[in-house]
Amino acid sequence: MDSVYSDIDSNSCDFFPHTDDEDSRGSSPLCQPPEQLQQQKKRRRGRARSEATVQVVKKNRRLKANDRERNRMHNLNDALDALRGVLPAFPDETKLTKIETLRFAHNYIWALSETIRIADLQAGKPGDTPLLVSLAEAPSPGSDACSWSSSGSSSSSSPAYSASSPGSPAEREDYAYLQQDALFGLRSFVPGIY
DNA sequence: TAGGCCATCTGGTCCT
DNA sequence: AGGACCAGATGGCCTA
Repeated sequence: MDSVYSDIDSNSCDFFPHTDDEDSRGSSPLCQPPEQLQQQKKRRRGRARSEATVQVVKKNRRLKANDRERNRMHNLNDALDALRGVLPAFPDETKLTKIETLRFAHNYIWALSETIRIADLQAGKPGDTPLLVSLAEAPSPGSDACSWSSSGSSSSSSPAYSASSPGSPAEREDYAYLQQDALFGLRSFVPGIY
């Protein structure tokens, strides 16, 4: 707001570089021919209008930007809702917050990968199950360039957020629950694996 | 009532 | 130039 007005103020200096005093000082109206005076008045009116126009244009631009930003955030929230939709629901059915959704999704993916890896080891024939192998060898959440803290690139490294989010989110991210649900999810989406 | 979460506004920066 | 993205500020709502 302030800057907008300050912009306008600074612009207005360009629009009105001279005060009436300056006008009368530099070249007295009495010394100017009437046509020149009228032209000057026209010019001044034109400038005044353009200042108002600039304000309106800036305001409209701001409103449009606000609208775009609102839509952008709505899209982001829609994506988060979609993510909540594919995550296992909790018995209490309390809606996950944004940060909880992201952390839970991170841990859930890790648990799924871990489950696949373990199942693959138990199967003992990695060559026969390229899907499982490729999934199991996928980098763990902590091994990429993201901020997840992890000691190594092994897919068995536990997600850092399990320990770093105290309170109810931690309970929600209980590893056993995730493992159990990961198994359920695998059975649902990859039938015939078990 | 304090604290957490959220939506919105806003200005700055980068990209096309 | 205009749009996308981002982060800070602000105010409202809800809960312990």
